[in-house]
Amino acid sequence: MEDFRFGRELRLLTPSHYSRIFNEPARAANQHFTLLAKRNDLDHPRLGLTIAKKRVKKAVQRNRIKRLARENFRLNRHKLDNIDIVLMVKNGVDELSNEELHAQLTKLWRKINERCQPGYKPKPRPNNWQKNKNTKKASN
RNA sequence: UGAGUCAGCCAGAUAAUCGCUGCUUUAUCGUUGUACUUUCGGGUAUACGGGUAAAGGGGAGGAAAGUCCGGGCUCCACAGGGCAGGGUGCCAGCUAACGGCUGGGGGGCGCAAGCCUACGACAAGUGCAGCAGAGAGGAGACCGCCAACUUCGGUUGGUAAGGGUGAAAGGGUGCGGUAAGAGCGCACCGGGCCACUGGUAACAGUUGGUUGCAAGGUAAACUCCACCCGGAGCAAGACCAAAUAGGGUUCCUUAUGGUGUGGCCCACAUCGGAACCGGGUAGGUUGCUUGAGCUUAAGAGUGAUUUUAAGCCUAGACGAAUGAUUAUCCACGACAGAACCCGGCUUAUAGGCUGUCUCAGAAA
RNA sequence: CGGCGUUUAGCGCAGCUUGGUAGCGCACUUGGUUUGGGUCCAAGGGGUCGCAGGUUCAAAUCCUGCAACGCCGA
Repeated sequence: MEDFRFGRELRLLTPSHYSRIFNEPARAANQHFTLLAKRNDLDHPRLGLTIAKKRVKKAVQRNRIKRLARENFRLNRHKLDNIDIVLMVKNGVDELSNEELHAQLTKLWRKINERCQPGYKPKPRPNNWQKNKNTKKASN
């Protein structure tokens, strides 16, 4: 039987924990989330949440996202190595259903874990990336 | 039955699995204090705090929201009084207090039940009223009406009934009266003042007397009057307390020393250890939930509220718990998440339920 | 969580104290100057005064409620 508990040792507790990760982290992102991560010296992963009031206006929605993120992390943490993760959100997250949030987060855990492997090198950007950005700006 | 009105209640339910949090009980681990014992290694007992595990029971709201008022609590300031500044504003009461609530009065809306109402004073003083209009406040003659004069164009005087302007034009209707008019006179209506009566009062009156009616609006304009208000806020405040941060005192040691400034001497600055002492950053603990508390019954009061008795303990987190998934059911689930605590107000809200009263219709 | 401020034309700001006409600069349009452009000169257009109520004859301005944006306090 796997251990699915989620005690305080699995969380980032103080501002100094967070500031360590903000300094040159590995990244993984999609339309609604940004994950930052770094390896730690412990034998388990840890999770920290930053749900900005600017991004999600209502307290009920902020609580919902935090609970779902913790729940999903709890169920998937045995698949992760010893890394510290900070989850940040972007605009529009509060419009997603619980089901969509679970699906997106499960993908992102795997992605960020991969990128924290010691030998990992980021893929080169596709050539048309710069182009797309320019056309987007021009259309605005 | 329909339409409305007021008051109150509920805020998906059940089950399974996996979690979070603090409480109680039990077990266990190591540590600290105390006592006993000792072969000085330790051992035993007990207490409180701590870690781990198991079991049990608890775990967001009617608005937890906005932060618009009021109070508790904490720190700071403070002899007393006044000014300034801010707030409130019909009367009486309730309350810890209030800008809240209850009851009553005046005014407005509604057929009604009922709802709304910053509602003191402009006769203490000052100010404001653009444009229009003759005139905007103890007024006024533009047109009109009347009289006199007239060169027949008008001029002078009287006049507030009519027209016109404006948001607002100095009681209303009728009769008398007059050159034409006018509270000029009279009747009725309305208003002012003084009594009387009722009411604690605001205020009211088929009451009596008196007054031709006189200086109208605006105080969410300055102001006056009455009453109230010290400032900050739990990120308040209190306690413990790392650093290889740093301050003071004493003692020891060094020193004819090292380093820096300088060409050099001189000179100046700085450099060690121990003990004690406060101040205090990171961090931790506390404040932190038993309270103007809730429920029931009886009593007082029209009511807000209050008295007495009995019973109950009902979130207390701190990167911040109160959840996720699945299944079944139905009315298919709105607004929305405690952060020191209470009393209000305001704003958001799917629907559902209960009762009061009113109006309309039908039947008896 | 607590404390405080701002909202007026496309942009940046006056006007609010003491209520009646919303103004300034840049930008925009048109014309002139120039061979042409810029500069310069002249004229012009453009504003639900954040939203909703109230007071008033009349509200950007006074009062009340709401919203958005921003600042401060570990």
